[in-house]
Amino acid sequence: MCQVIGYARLMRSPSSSEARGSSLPSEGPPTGPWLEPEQLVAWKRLVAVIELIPGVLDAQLRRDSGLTHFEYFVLAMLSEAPEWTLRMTGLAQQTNASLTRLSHVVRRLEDRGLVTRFPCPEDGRATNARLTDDGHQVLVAAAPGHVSTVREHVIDALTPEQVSELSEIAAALLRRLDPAGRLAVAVE
Amino acid sequence: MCQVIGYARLMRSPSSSEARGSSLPSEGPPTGPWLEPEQLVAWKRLVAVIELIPGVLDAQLRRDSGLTHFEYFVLAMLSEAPEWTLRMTGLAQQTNASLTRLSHVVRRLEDRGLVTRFPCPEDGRATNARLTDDGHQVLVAAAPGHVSTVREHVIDALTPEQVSELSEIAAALLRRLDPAGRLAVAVE
DNA sequence: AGTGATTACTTGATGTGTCAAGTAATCGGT
DNA sequence: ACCGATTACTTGACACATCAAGTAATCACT
Repeated sequence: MCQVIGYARLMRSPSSSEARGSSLPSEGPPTGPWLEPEQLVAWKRLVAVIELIPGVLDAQLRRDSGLTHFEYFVLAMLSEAPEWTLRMTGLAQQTNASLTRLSHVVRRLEDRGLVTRFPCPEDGRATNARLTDDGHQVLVAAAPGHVSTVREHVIDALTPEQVSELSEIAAALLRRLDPAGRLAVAVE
Repeated sequence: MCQVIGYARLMRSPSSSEARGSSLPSEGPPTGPWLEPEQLVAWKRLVAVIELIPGVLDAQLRRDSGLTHFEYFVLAMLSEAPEWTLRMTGLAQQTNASLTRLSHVVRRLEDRGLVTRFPCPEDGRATNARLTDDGHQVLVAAAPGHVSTVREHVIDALTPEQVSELSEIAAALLRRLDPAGRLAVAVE
């Protein structure tokens, strides 16, 4: 009933009664089933950041513009495309979303008149999504507040060196998380 | 109808027709309503990472252990506490969650027999959550696979230097995102 | 001891994401 | 020209998160 196993211990317990992974001992960083204390701290902090950032972004955008961050991002990607138009599949890739999720979101945006959908002339299977003028206005109105939030909560919290370190770190993570490299944010 | 304004342009447009924020020109990093190109790339990559990591974690844990990452984290925090017991409020702080969210999750975990709830003896308003033996077994069984996922998708994608840079960056972000410093991950 | 404010939590309604399944058009052979 | 496989997307059911509101105990005063 007393304190036996904790998260930290689970993550770096030396009692590897289960030697899984049969890890090659030759890789660059130390590889094994458990995490080093420093790795564990980094991971826990990253988890906390990942848990908190969406809430901050969504709260501000919802309050000031009635948009989720994902909706904002969808509108923004469309506004960048020629003719304000993209195929659903392309839009899904640029927003790191499943086609299912995008389909639901675009339908809701269409209901609100911010986007229109129409069949793609070149491929009968495909659907195009286009930003409407209303959608563009909403986006332009939302942008300054959103950018301020990003600056205040993220960019301005870091030194310029940290910003470029973060950029490289995120690029490295994306290469693992999305091996197909289908992402909008080219990891050049 | 042609390409007028895009996400990148929205985020760093030089036409600051709206000079908001009346930014002090003296702060360390350049401060203004728009983002520099390098900042923009870093931000977009971070957004992609934040969008993708939860899916990776949830998919593996769900598949192998029938748990969400958040549920795993809740069980892990309890397993670290004395008597495997924490007040709901304390548990919410350690998991960066709202009390509402935690209440729903703990109820579901209780329905599955992984956690029990009982009134706190010292404070009639408070509720204690305690890990059950079943919950502990589920947690211990889930841990190795989860840690492997974290290693493979995150830690091993980075050099040791990047891991420590990430740790510092996340700490800096948490100081902004959680000024009250209520988090489990002490940003010492 | 009584009253208002605060704390700690729960509950129900609503919205969004995910999964599984379905539809429809196109491609790749033969 | 046909037919199976793939691609592109939609839909409906379900799970989870959030918000607003409610309950109940405790605290701070007077």
